[in-house]
Amino acid sequence: MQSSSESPYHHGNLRAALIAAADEIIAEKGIEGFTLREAARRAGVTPGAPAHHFGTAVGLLTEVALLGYASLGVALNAAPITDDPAADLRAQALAYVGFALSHAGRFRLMFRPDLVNRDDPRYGAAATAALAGFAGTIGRRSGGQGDAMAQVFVVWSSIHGMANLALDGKAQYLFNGATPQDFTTQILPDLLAKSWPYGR
Amino acid sequence: MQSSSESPYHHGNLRAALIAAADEIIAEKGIEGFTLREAARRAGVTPGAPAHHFGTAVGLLTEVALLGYASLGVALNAAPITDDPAADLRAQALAYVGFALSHAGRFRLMFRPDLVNRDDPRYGAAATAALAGFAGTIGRRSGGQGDAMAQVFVVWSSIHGMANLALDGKAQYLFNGATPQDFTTQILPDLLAKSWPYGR
DNA sequence: GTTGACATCTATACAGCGTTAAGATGTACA
DNA sequence: TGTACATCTTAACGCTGTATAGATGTCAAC
Repeated sequence: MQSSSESPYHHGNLRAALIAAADEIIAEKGIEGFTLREAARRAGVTPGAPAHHFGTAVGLLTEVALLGYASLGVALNAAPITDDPAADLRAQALAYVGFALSHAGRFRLMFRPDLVNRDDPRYGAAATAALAGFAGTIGRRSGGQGDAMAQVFVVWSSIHGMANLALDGKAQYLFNGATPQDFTTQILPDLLAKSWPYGR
Repeated sequence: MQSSSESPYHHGNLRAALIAAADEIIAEKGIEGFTLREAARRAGVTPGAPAHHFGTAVGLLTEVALLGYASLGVALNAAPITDDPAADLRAQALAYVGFALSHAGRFRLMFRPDLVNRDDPRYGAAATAALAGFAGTIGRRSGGQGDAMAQVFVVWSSIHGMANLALDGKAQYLFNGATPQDFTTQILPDLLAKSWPYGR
């Protein structure tokens, strides 16, 4: 009995509200700060309510992870395609690491097999879709020569590793306490251009 | 009042017993299967006992993570140093990924900032020590030219990324459902030799 | 309209968790 | 022998995810 589009619950969009609440919690406190009860609290319902929509907490978190892959895909495809595949790859690598650092909770969740239902067919599809433009750039760079899957795996590994090490503070550790800010705006771009084999 | 070296507890080596129990649980059920109470149960003590030795669960897990870095260092330095740095690097990359897959729980724990006390000075030291031989190989390969730290970061990222993607099943996904066995014994060695820029 | 089927949410409860505080127990040293 | 001390137990707290039964509102068929 509320005003307009914001009238939720007892018949409303609890499902969407819970997903939004979970994403919010994860953004605020990180993935380890998430609890199902807190999500229910923020959505204004009792702890048992989520069960009907998502089964268990993993069900809800899987939805958040799917959103995460979608937003990663958007971030990766933000940079335009140029006629310099190496430069495109640098831009995408920067976008990937930037996404990991600025959406740490989401990113960590996306790669937490215990918190996400990998049997959900949408999961593999979301990951593939997010990395599609990415794989395209790799293909353009290699000119179709060599094992394509191996190329994708190796380049993705390199970028994924940088993201994880930066996220865990190892990058700051290696580069004498550089701030995350310094790392993404200065150190990493420089490094991608000079010391990264895929950036040339 | 038991027989010999196995007589523990009420005065004994509870500290070591708890670390061993925690490591055991993690090896059996993965890091998400660990509980402090279960570790106490296996050590034959009540749930409150660990607090006196480790403070919180993070204190205990930090010790396990330190052991993990030590064993990773052993695995990385198992391969002898030859006069072919690229081959040495391939061997170390294989050892790193092999360690991650065969000690998945330990490896995941080692990179879980919420479960490990990174302020413990031994933590950074353990990581540095584990990767020392590794950094040496990179230096030998580059012949001292280029930014050393950048080289270490980039190569480590590449290997760390492969380990994580393999651990999360993404490698199997990319290579049409290859078993972990197939991946480590065939696909990865082949890939390191042919598609990995640091293996040449 | 009224009624019945249905999806949705609440109320309540349970076992398990990490952690804490107070007290018991054994050890080691004076 | 007595006392300080480290160590472990007992008991309890608030929190968690999840299951079950029942209340509540909605919607379609009659």
